[in-house]
Amino acid sequence: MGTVSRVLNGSPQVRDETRARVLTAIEELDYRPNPLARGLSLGRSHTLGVVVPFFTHPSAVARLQGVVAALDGSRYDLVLFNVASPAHRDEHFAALTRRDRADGLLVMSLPAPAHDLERLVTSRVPVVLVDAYGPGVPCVVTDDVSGGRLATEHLVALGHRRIGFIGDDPENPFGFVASAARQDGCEAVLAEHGLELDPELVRHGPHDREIAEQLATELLSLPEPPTAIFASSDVQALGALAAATAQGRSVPADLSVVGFDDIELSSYARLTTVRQPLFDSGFLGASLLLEALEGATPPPPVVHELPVELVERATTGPNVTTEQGSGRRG
Amino acid sequence: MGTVSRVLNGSPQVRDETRARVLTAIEELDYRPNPLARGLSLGRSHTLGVVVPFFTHPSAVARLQGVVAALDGSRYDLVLFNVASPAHRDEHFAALTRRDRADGLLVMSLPAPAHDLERLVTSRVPVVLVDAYGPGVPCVVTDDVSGGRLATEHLVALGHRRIGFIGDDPENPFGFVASAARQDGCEAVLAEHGLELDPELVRHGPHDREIAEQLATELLSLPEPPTAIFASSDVQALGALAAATAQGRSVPADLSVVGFDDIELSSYARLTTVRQPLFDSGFLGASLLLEALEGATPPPPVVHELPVELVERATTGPNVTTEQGSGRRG
DNA sequence: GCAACTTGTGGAAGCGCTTCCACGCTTCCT
DNA sequence: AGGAAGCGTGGAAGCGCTTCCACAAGTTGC
Repeated sequence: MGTVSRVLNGSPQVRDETRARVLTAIEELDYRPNPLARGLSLGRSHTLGVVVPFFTHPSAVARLQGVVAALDGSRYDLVLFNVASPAHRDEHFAALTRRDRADGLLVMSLPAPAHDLERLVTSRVPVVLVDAYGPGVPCVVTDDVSGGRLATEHLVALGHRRIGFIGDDPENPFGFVASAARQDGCEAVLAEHGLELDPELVRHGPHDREIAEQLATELLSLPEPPTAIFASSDVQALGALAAATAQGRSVPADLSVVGFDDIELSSYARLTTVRQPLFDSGFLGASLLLEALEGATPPPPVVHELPVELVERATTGPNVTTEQGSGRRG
Repeated sequence: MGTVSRVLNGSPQVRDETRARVLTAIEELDYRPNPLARGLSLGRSHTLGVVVPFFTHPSAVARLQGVVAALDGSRYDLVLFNVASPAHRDEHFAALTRRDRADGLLVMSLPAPAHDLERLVTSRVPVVLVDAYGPGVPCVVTDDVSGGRLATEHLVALGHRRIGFIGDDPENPFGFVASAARQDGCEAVLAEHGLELDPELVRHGPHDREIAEQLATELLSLPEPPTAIFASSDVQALGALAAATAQGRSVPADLSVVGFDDIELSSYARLTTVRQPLFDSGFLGASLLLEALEGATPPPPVVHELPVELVERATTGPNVTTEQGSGRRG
């Protein structure tokens, strides 16, 4: 058994003839090592855990595809942990914050509680965050503030002054902050143009298309409706688009809409949006994790920022309304 | 250790007081059993393998979400095996056709080689096929022939006589047969109306949007182009739609398009399509597998057929062209 | 009040690997 | 030719669980 193991693991301490004998025996018996036994003995499971809100965020799917691609040639299996609620999340973290469950952990689109992060670091479980920040661990993120700026600058350049914002609830149960950052970027640009985000034009709600549609309907029903809406995600932008259609407004003539993410749907909807490299974020995150696992050294807690880019499609256009808005011309 | 194990596994052979003592000790030490050791001892890994062409088919993502949902409350982890090529597939099967790698296997949207299926059955690894047929194993499928009929009947009822078909290559490397079955349904309905599928109007190619767009362009460039196109998947239908747009044809006035699947994209594209319950198929497949695992009896090789349904949206309309086509009026 | 049970507990074996250790064989130096 | 050194191999321990077995204690029946 010892020799067989040496052959399988490519130890040089084996005579060529013996190696050949073992290999033919393996072939004949169609022998395959039991990965569980191997893992138990080695103290590692050759498994990578991915914690991801697989349902709630369509962008998570695109990131996950990047992860899968990165893991492809590696000898690690991907174990998928879906998170549908914070309780769910905590359950998974409780199970995963030990080295014996997964060799490494990738947390996607989900702010991990600091407490769990600490446990992971002390348990020496390498962890990488994708689309989330966490102290002491490497993160792959996009600059949401810049993205918010990009979208807003585009709208302002088109002459829009009265801009609405639809985003996630700042008090959302998972503690997502991307939406708030995008709003910050939006407000910063407006301020630079001597404008401000009218609080009445800001609506928050759970990350959901129908809810966004409802929020957009509210905005459009205002006495002084916005001429443009910046939604903090494509999902929400699509909801806004649906609201406009339902109200008989044509886009972009009556209303401009910008989203964020550039999910696959968006190119069909011809949605102008801020693209973030979703696939690449998953790919990079998984690669960092693999690197840390190979090197047996904890991954350096670097924040990798991926570029954002405005993708101009058909849902934004010049402001042709005659309103003077609430702000002065920049 | 023996007693601790009994407590953890809920054996009744433990005095209440002892149980309490063990439980407080567990709490104090923050003890968690090592799943690898447990698996090795028990001979099972508490893991479900899902083999799926995660990239190539967007419908696979929807099915996968059903699987994840079904597994949610269970004590099984989901290990994702992405398949990008037949070699990939064989590699995974070679590894997975043993009980020690995964307790059960779900194969999605992928005809499994009969040889591998046999090995799985003899290795007593429960396996369920979703969106694929295989001898001797349970399958969750949709009736593709009926679906093809549905789509075609719709077009015929709208007065279309010259109908084009875009589908997968019958010789595709994975051996997908759904597309061919849909084509069969199409041809059957046409025959019933005294029509036939003009071989010139049938185009096959790899399952890809760009390629479908090109095939559709070919069809539309014909001297006698079709007035309607039935694409064997939404992905391909969307390609056809793009081709029509590129050629300046308006849909459905100049061309009707029907797809198949009803992926999320399709509602945005306002695509008329044949809906198959993607999420449900994954859910059912995973449920069957779990049942078989609990019962420790191999899953009965039943074919579960899920219903298809025509979803009429905005890409199909009455045939208003004046052509007399190649067939007679039904 | 002692045999024959029942109930609960600790200890040991075993799951299938890896790895360390010890031993036998070869080789080379003296 | 005899001993030191080195290479290759088989055997055993150990990874952390489960489960079987044996045994101590508590319970019933005569």
